[in-house]
Amino acid sequence: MKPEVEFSDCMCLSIRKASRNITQAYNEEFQGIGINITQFSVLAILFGSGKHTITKVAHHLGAERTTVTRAIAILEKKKLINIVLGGDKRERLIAISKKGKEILDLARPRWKSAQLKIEHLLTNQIDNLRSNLGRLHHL
Amino acid sequence: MKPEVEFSDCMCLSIRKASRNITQAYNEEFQGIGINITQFSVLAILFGSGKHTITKVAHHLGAERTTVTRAIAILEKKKLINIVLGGDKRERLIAISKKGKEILDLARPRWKSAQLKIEHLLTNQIDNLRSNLGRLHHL
DNA sequence: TTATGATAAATGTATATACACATACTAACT
DNA sequence: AGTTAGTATGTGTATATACATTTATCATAA
Repeated sequence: MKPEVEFSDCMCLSIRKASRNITQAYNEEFQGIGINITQFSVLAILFGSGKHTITKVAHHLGAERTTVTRAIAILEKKKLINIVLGGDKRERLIAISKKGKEILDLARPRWKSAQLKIEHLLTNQIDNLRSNLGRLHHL
Repeated sequence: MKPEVEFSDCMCLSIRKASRNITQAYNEEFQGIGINITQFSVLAILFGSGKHTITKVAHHLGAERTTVTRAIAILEKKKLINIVLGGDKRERLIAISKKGKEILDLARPRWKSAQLKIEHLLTNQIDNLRSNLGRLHHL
């Protein structure tokens, strides 16, 4: 007898599992580069749009501000960013460093490779949809 | 001028963001219950299929074994599980406790509520697909 | 100018996750 | 029995995440 509620279809479990797997796929591509996908995404934002406060970086990423604070600390330790104080002394303005740009250049093709793999998987999903739709003529 | 590679479509960022948001949605439903969605899923597995080793629980969840080890420690601290040694002295057999079952009973409708909300969102996605397909006759 | 409310950020704490390594035990072979 | 490969688990370390609280600064109204 099964329990009253079926947990095996829990959407939260599904997406968290997928999130872990995809994160690992990207990080495997980054092996030997010296950064992971989290750090890559922060550097990419800083490269693309210049100096940012931590709060703005967090908005760009759709992540918790305090999570980004910890990520920034790691990037600072690795000398991949520069932090300066602006006119508003509450703010810390974050910019990618020269070393950060170098590593970002190394990482870009790795990111693209991982991205293409995932997109390929999604293409297969579209193929699934196509074949499912094709099956409809049996109805 | 934009950078050579476009990161804004990074699948890894997308899914991790979705994972965080969905996890928060479930955990909001669990407020006041005393467990979160992670703990709920472990309890649900134990309830559904009896005693399990940590390794088997990890397989059921599709999670890292060591991650589950830490989750089990939390559940033990909360007295929601019982741990016994089996014939194989390497193994620790985990079972849901009486208190664990009580909390699981409280949590079930909360889980169902969160699940329905997400499924409703997905239904809207299917509506999107339907309208996209419908738009094809303009071609 | 001072009091007050808003904002930017850091920190403390708990949990989630991954990976490397260590430990204990089992099983199977010689 | 003794060696060895495999298995189950724990631990150390680093990072990711969330939330509550604190601190510093700014802006504005009295």
